[in-house]
Amino acid sequence: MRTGRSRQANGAGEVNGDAPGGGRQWARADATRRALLTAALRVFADRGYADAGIAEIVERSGISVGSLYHHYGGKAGLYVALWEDLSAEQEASAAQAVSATRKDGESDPIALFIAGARAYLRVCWERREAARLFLDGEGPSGSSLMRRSRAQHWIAQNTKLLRGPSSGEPAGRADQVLSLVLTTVIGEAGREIATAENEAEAAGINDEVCRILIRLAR
Amino acid sequence: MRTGRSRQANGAGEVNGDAPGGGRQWARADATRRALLTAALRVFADRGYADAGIAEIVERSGISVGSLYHHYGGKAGLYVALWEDLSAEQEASAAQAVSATRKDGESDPIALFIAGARAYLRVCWERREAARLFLDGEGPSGSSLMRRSRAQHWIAQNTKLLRGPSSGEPAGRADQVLSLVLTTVIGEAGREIATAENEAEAAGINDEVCRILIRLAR
DNA sequence: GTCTATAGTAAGATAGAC
DNA sequence: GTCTATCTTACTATAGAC
Repeated sequence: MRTGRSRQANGAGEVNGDAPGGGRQWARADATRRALLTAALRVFADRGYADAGIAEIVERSGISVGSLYHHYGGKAGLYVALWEDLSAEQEASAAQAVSATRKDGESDPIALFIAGARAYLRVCWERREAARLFLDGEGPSGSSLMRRSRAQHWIAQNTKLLRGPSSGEPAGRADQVLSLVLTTVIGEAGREIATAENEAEAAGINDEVCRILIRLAR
Repeated sequence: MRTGRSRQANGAGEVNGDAPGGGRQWARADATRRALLTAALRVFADRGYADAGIAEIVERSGISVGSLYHHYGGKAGLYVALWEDLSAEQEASAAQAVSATRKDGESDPIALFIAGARAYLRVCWERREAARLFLDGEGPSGSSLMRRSRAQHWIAQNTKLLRGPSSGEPAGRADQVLSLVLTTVIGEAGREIATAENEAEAAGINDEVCRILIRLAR
């Protein structure tokens, strides 16, 4: 199964591309991609990945099968693209929160970690339709490895963050397991928040989880 | 897709079945089922559920497609049967550990909880091939709901266990979130243990996780 | 209960014009 | 880049003899 898409992004890659029409020449292609992603998200959410059909995505998006394959290489490619969208937003949001908190003068690793966690969880609520799709865990063959390896990345980052700028020595098993647990808890909290009934409940879970994280991390 | 199997178990259900041949009349059918389950486990483990084909299960088991459908109703039924096997063993093992610990005079809810957790994790190691299959999370459509609802069951049980025999009042959100977190952590630990390199590493993770659970629970 | 042989179906994927 | 029309493949599931 071909999973890659033919173009990941089409930013101003053409060095000599300031030809007549400017950057606008990509506008239609972008609209096509957006329509496909939007439709795919809804269909995946409604039916689950396995039971979703290309046909319905085509129907709801108003885009043709050919275009779909051209841009995303198939059903799996759409799923992966949606996942990367959300992931990127979560990662950016968390990173930004951490650095903003740091700029505010905070230097306690745990406080920085919590700031990142809060930001991540906020995105889980804001983009809950997408979040649910991935947290509920049914996707194309191999997608759980994809999620798992992203999780590993997060765990490694969090391990570094929590140990602070000091001690460049390798982390022991206790550190690693702790970091694994923290990251897992955040993930599970994300699931709960994404399926919460309303914003108040989501915020409540967010608070409670952060309390637990603090208790764990210190 | 038919998911159920035609018979779940075929114990001595025939009240007047002491006919010539005794209980032995089921022996061949049992052997068939075992062969199918064994082969299915290996194929699912090797290829992943989605990429596994009925054909290979038939080939490796030496049992025919017809029999497979007769007993398990198809690929999904095999997966579910394997899952229920493992689940039952885990639950039985945990329950037995808790009650044995209780008989030893222990009454601290946290200690009882930890005893159950240890037993669960031990099964994850002993039956790691099967455990990996389910913890890695790719199965038939709907299987994640199945896993999730079993998890809910565990969470509820653990919530009760942790609150002790006293206080029959409903649990608050803090209790529920705590229980959710504990159960999630155990699940994640199970995954790590099932993929551990050797028994010593598995035991080490088990110990470290139990330490964290104690820290969390009290 | 077990087997062989076959049917049905549906979905993903491609070719090639515009 | 986009579209329509078509294909083909592979897999589940059943029918019916033993």
